[in-house]
Amino acid sequence: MSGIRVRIAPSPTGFFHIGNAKTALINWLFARSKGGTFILRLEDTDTERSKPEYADIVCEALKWLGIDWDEGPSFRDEPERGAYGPYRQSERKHLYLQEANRLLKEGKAYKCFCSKEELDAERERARIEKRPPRYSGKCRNLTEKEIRAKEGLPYSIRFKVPPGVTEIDDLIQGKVVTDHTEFDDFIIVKPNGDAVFHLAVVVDDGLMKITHVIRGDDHLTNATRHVMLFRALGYELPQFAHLPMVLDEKGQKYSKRLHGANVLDWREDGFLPEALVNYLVLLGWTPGDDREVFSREELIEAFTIERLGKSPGKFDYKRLLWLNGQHIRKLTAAELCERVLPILRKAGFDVDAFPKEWLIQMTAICQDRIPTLNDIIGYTDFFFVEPQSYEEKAVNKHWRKEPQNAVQTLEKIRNMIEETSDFSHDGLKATFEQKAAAEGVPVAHFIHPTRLALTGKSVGPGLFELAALLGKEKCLQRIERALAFVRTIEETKI
RNA sequence: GACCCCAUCGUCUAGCCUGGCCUAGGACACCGCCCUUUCACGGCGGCAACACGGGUUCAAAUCCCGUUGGGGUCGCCA
Repeated sequence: MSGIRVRIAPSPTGFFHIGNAKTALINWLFARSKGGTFILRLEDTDTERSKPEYADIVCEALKWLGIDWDEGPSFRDEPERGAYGPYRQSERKHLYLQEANRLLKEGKAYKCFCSKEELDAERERARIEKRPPRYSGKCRNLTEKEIRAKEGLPYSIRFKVPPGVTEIDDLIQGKVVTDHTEFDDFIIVKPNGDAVFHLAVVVDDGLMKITHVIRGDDHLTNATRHVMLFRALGYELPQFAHLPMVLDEKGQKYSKRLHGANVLDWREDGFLPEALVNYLVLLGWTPGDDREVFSREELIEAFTIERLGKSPGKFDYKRLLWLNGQHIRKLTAAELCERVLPILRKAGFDVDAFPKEWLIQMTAICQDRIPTLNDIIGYTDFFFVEPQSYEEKAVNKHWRKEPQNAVQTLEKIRNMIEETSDFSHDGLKATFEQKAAAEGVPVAHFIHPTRLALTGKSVGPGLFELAALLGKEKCLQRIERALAFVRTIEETKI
């Protein structure tokens, strides 16, 4: 362990956003590449929006991505781990209050008795008059007597912003200087006793000895508030690194409503977690050479925080799709098979009726063709169920034009299949090629109708490997079915 | 509105800090060709960018200023 401590602090509000995933990933890579500690902390201070069961989704998404944490809350049957817990903010309320009271006692914060209505009205007035919406500071200098007079009334606690400027040396954004006059005295504890985000993060980061705060640059302005709080609380200041955000394909903030905003959407869609991870890290980071396809291990090896870019990136689905294909091809056929079986089962196919070795071969003949795991269904469904219909366009092309010839061709195909004793890719190929040569026609003349008869489609895996896997008996049955079908065309035509 | 951040092909980016090697490199996408039994995969080639305007300099994508565009923050959300 290097002493480096980083964290990801999502709020459990129902799902895990793609932007959170990128932040988590960068933190994790930084920790793993430096021998540091990666911490998961759940920011569930907003009791109205956070639900305990949502935390599950966050953990689930992280697990799926392969981002494991060294310290963090309990998850299902895993106990909480780490020496700086608890790791749920809802369980740390006493710490926030303790620290807020310390600030109060030290005169670095004060009680504010202004009501929400009062403040809203004030803000509204500022908006109309085009003034910056700032708190007036009404309660900042209340006398002891005035405070005592308000005893019993609900109050919030505000941080007394000190005069001066704050300079942040951001690892990504560079030097950022902000004058404190840009800030009003912000609330750190709500009247109901809940800590506000700013207080909670700083207390947690301080107490958990976080050394590097790596998060989205939507927090860049907040960082100044946090530094002021760090100093007021007397904690050691961490280093900051503000990551550019992930935008949608139109360049807008990635809306939660958009498909794909939820990390788990990608699992549903048949994407490999290692592909998503690879894609996400490339959105703002390059190794400096031309490598683009990375395994998790290779990423840990190559990652450096210095090479992180500072401009935001638009999400590019086609590029992710390409990377997914690259990762699918990198797997062994057996590995790919394991990933694809649940999908086929879910589609209702009785895959377990087939031997493992056979299933692996079936996967292998699709491996170079499928962009996502889900595409396996369209490429292999005919292995499990007989074609329910024949693709209309292909029927027109191969059968309907000259049904009589089509019947003859299918009969020849039936005979070829029947006569093939070596029912393998090579054996079938030899038979087809010999016949085609003898007849003086291209092999395609036989291949296309065969594919249509066996699979019902015009696209799919290579015909000979597919037929070999299907087996002679099923092939013959399906040719017969096709023959019957074409004969009905012939009859209706006459 | 105030403050902050960002700005190279349609997209992700290399190059920028430490000006000349940049007639700006790679990848995705797109287009063409090759391979080929379909669809793919793979191979080869093509299209395509330094946001704009001023400086500084012998020389600027690279440094400085301004403009424009995009994003963020300004909550008793996180």
